[in-house]
Amino acid sequence: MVDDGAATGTLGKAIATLSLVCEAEAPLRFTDILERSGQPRGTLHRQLTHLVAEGLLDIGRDQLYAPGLRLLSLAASAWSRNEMRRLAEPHLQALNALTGETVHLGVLRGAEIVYLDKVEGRQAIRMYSQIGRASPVYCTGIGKVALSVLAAQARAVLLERLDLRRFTQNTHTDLAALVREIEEIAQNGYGFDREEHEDGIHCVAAPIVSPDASLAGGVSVTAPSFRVAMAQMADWAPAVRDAGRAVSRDIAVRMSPRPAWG
Amino acid sequence: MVDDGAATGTLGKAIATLSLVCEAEAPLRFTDILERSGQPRGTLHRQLTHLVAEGLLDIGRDQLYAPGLRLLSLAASAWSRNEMRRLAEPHLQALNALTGETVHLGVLRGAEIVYLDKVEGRQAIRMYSQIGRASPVYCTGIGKVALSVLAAQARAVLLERLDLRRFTQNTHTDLAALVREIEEIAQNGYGFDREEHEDGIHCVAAPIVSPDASLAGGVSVTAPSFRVAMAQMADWAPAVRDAGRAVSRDIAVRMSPRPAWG
DNA sequence: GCCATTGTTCCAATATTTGGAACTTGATTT
DNA sequence: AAATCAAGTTCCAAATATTGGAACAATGGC
Repeated sequence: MVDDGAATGTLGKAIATLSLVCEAEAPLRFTDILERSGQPRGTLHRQLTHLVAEGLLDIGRDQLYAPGLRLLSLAASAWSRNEMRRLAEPHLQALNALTGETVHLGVLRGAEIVYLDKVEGRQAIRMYSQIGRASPVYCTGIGKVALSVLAAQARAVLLERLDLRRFTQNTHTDLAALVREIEEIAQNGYGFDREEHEDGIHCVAAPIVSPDASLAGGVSVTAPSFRVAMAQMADWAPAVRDAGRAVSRDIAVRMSPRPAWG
Repeated sequence: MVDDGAATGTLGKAIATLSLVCEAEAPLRFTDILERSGQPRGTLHRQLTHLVAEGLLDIGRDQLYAPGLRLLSLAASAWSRNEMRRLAEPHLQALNALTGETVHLGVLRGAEIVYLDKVEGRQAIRMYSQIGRASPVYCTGIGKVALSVLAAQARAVLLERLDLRRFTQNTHTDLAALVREIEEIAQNGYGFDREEHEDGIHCVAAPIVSPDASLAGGVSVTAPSFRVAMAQMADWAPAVRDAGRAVSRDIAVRMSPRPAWG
């Protein structure tokens, strides 16, 4: 989410600008973008023109820049063809059928978990809301289980750089305690988020991992704590763990026999 | 969907490459991309490196290029903040509650309709599937109603360039007939897709339009024809039309008072 | 071990981007 | 109606990135 200082190259700067517009609260005027991006006027103007020409940005009659529809189209292709998502889908459905609660699929990217898919509980109040969103690793169920399957060294590197910001009363802010919990998760094959990211929301999660650990992520069952007790969550844990293992196995099968994923 | 011949500038070429990877059936090897893009080896290699550095593409241990998660994140931001979608959402929910069938929101981009939102019917078999997808204007319900609210000249220009490819028995392949239907839609304020895009699927749609017609789109209620009769569709038409008008009104209100959308 | 295929690096010629300043445009005030 | 101000657009020599061909690894069949 945070753009690491220097955007490299022409493309990098263009994407930084695109990102800026996408993450803005509302459509931005030229001057707004000018201030926030810190680029020279002429440069920025040409850049925006190019982004609009490519359909990545839209500009209205009122000269406000907003994200373009092309972005949605590209993401839709990417999403629908994503191999991990496709393999996981039936398992997510099964978990939803078993629990009646919301099921998530997420993957590790840097120090964040990006949600790749979601199957809603009963009433489809809002579908899609979460897909594509990124959350911190250290205070989400999927985040912690993903950490538990990383190679020791990769995990250590990642953990060291974490900024353990507090979200709720239960957020881990002590690295040692977090490490201890991750080790416990590695033992059990599943883990919990005890209202660590959002008050009133808890979940049970299990890891998904490719044979070489180049892909790490997880599945989770999420519910409001007033409706589903922790004991109930614990009961579901084995099923969640098995789902994660099943997806991991499918990935292994898909990757091993031939060089191609398709 | 079709990349119009020459991609302009550096950014254009990079996006063309990105697009190519996103729309591929499966992750591509360097050589596959080389062939399909027609760019020189060195150039392409650097370009891919940049795209990977930006997170728009991922490359696995096996040297296969796949769409990156950054794309999903960007699209998710864009989607969740989209003003038209937010304004339309309650009306989509209402239509879904009334009909129990799937409701779509779509906007016109060039000669295509891009689906912006979707509320599923009963069983949430697959959420999100359609969002971001693009379909031809001339054989979808939303496409035809969107055409019906364009200024005469803009419509004419668009219609002239259409390639009326046949999808089903009922697809309009005669421009004159299509024009006649669009005029009829303009009169009624709603229109139908009578299995013109996909066999066994029909819908009733109504236009959404901004005051200056810079934004055109529509809402629709879609159902399999074996389950919902055309007569039923016709009964729903007024409700759909009213939903479209309500959204159009909200957009007008949002755009008029102040220069900013936010 | 050799050949074929695929992926990576290098570098001078070329095209693009850069960034400051000058120039429109359009709304608001005097 | 003229003056003022802010926002957006255009211009161009200097700096920078891209280009594209060819040489160089790495991989893996035979």
